[in-house]
Amino acid sequence: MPVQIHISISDGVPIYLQIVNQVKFLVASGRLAAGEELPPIRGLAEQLLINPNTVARAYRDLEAAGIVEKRRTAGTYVSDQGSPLARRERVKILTERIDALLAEARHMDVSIEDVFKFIQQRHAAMLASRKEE
Amino acid sequence: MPVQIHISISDGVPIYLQIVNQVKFLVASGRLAAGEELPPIRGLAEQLLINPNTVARAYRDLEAAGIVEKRRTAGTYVSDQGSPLARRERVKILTERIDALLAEARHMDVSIEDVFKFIQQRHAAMLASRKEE
DNA sequence: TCAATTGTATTATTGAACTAATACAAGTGT
DNA sequence: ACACTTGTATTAGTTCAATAATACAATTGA
Repeated sequence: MPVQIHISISDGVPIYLQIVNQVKFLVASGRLAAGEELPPIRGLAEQLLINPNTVARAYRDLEAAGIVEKRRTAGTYVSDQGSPLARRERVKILTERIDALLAEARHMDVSIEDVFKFIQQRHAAMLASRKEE
Repeated sequence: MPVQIHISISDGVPIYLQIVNQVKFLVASGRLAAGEELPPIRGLAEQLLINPNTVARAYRDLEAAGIVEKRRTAGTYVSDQGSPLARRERVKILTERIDALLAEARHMDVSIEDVFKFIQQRHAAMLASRKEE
C-alpha cells in the first residue's frame, strides 16, 4: 500500500509544511520504516494536484532534518533514524523549543518547578486524548 | 529615566515584535512597574526612527496579551500583572509552547523523562550565562 | 475655550515566503 | 545502448505580513 498523504488548501499551513509534518509523523509512528521508499516527487505532486517543486521543497527539508535520504536518480528513502545527522537535528529542534519555553516562563515569573508541573499536566492530557481514538 | 528600548534592523525579527518582547521583559524583570506609563506612540516612534503605526501595532499586541492598558487619549500604562486577563494570556502562551515541545518530543521518540533532563540542562545553562553579565 | 497630545483608522508600498512553469542532469534497468 | 525515471536548477508570478504615509477622533489641561 502506498503512503497516504493528504493536504488541505489551505488552512494557512503551507503545503510543503503539511507534507513535511505528515512524513515526520508517519516515520515517528512507524508506518514508514527505515529504508522504505517515499513516493517519487512527480508521483506525489500529481496525486496532490500540486507542482513538483513543492514536493521537492518538502523532501529537501526532510533531508536537512535527517528524516530521509535522497539518491540522485533512484528515489527518496526513509533514513536510519539512529544516524548522527538525524540525532543532531532532533536535539537542535528540541533545544530550541525548550529555550523558548524557559524564556517565556521567566517572562511571566513562573518557577522551573511550576514549569515541570505544567508539563506533567499537558503530558497526561495528551495521553488521555490519544486513547480516545 | 525614560524606558530604554532598542531595535536592530533587521535581525529578521519584526520591529513590532522586538518592541513587544522588550516591553514584556522590562515588565517581567520589574524595571517597568504596574501603573507606569509607557512612552507615547509618537514619542517612541520618533526615538526609534520608525513609523508610529509600528509602535501602535506593538502596543495593541501588548494590550491583547494583558501586559498594558491603553487610555484613549491619556497614554498607555503597564497593567496589573495579577489581573485575570494577564494571567489567562500567560497560561495560554505557556501551554502552547509546552504542547509544541511535547509533540516534537513524541515525534522523535524522546521519553518524557528525557525531556525533563533536557530542560534541567538548558535551565542550568541559562542560569550560568546570566551570571556572566 | 481650544491648542496640544493621545490613540485610531484607512490606504499604499515593500519585501519575503510560497508555489508554479519549464528546462536540465544523471543514474537505472531492460 | 538508450528510453525512462529520478532528483535539480532557474526563473517568474502571487500572496501576505510588515511597515509607512496620512488623515481622523477624542480627551486633556493651561
